[in-house]
Amino acid sequence: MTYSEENYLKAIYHLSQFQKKGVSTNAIAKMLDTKASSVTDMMKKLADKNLIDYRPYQGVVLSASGLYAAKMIVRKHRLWEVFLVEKLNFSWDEVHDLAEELEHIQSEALIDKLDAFLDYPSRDPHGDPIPNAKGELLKMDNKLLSELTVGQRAICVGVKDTSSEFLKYLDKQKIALGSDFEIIEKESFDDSLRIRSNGSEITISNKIASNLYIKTV
Amino acid sequence: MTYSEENYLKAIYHLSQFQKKGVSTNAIAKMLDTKASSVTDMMKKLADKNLIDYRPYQGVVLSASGLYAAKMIVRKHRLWEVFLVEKLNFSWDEVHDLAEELEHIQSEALIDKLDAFLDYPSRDPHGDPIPNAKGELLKMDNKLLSELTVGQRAICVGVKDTSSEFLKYLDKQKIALGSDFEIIEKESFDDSLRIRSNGSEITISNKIASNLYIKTV
DNA sequence: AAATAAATTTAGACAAAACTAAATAAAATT
DNA sequence: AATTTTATTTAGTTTTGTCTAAATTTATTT
Repeated sequence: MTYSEENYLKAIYHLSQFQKKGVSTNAIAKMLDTKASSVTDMMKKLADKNLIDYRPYQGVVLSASGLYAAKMIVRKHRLWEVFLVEKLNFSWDEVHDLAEELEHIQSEALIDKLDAFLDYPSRDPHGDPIPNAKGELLKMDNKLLSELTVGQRAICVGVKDTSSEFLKYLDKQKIALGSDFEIIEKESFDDSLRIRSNGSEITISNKIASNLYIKTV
Repeated sequence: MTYSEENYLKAIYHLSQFQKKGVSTNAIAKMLDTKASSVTDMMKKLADKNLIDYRPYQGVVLSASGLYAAKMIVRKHRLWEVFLVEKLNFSWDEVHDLAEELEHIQSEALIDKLDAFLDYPSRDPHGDPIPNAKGELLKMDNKLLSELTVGQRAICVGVKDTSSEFLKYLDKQKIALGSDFEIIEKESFDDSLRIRSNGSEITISNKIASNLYIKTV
């Protein structure tokens, strides 16, 4: 499997999470920053390899083998992210592009040994679940901080937006995985929140709160 | 720099060690298992980028920037080998092909952090020197076990042949980096050697002895 | 239901890196 | 020195993944 084929599979996998129907050509093109015609070409190739189920004009769905392959790429990506943060001391906003390269290294033995070296982590540095060698992964509730009401308490378990910009903002606000939140006040005008986070009170916009996954306590 | 360009640079670098003159097209083709015509094409490209000094029919020499680039690839290759052996518990005969892939990951920050994580090793698992971030590396004596005379003692500091076959043979004979040798007897008929290695006496062929780098004690 | 807009596919072209086959240069032999 | 052999380069082709522009299908309006 080529570098490019892997990127397409991964894109289809990620886009599939948000919708039940087939993934559209344009959605894939947008995610991979390429042209729709290039996507069509690749869909034919992936369909020939039975990695996807493709019907012209109707979008695309991963086959069983395509889904497994996609999960293995995600597994590699997230394990490398853990390695970069835990062992090499990169910060969580620096690892995405590097993992994007490392995920294409072809070796099951390597990734399984890396998994063991990292002590079989179940989540990456952004809280996303890491598929195991069989392709199984924790199902996330995906409950957002913005969905809570005044008085509720929760713990931060993940971030939806993993852009460097957002992650650096969180660092500045001392928000990290494991931080505990309590909703003090909700401003109905703009849905901004007054929260207690790790003991101190701060105000965050709805956009911020809509990108923080939490588990209620 | 592409994956392919890096492989050509590395091949030229390694072939340059054995000869003073320019490296021949055929030698590169043989090392990379490709055709001479493909090599010629790539030589033009590398020359355009000022990575090599190329004159048709006269062979090729690395430029200053080409030499540095080649050393950085070798640095990456050898640091990854150390990581695979020391941290992930691969054996020394399994790491070459994997490092061959990992060496192409593009990030100075990554390799410098990996270097620190490994505590700045000066040699890889086969005893080859690892260039530092500036491109400096230990110069090897390259003295072979086969060059010693009866009675001399030495320590194994490296292997010339790094094939899985040879390394597994050494494992079987309990020979590793750091093993101490003493020449007991030399058979003039076939130049085979009777040696004491780590306390026990064994017989090795000249071919074996010609692939073991040593430091006399 | 027809017309328009949007999404998608097809057709044809290009760059990178490889190849084969033919041409040319350098080296080795006679 | 002429001839043969070997090494190298050139010319033209292929594959992969991309592109643009045109054609076609599906969705949306009127």
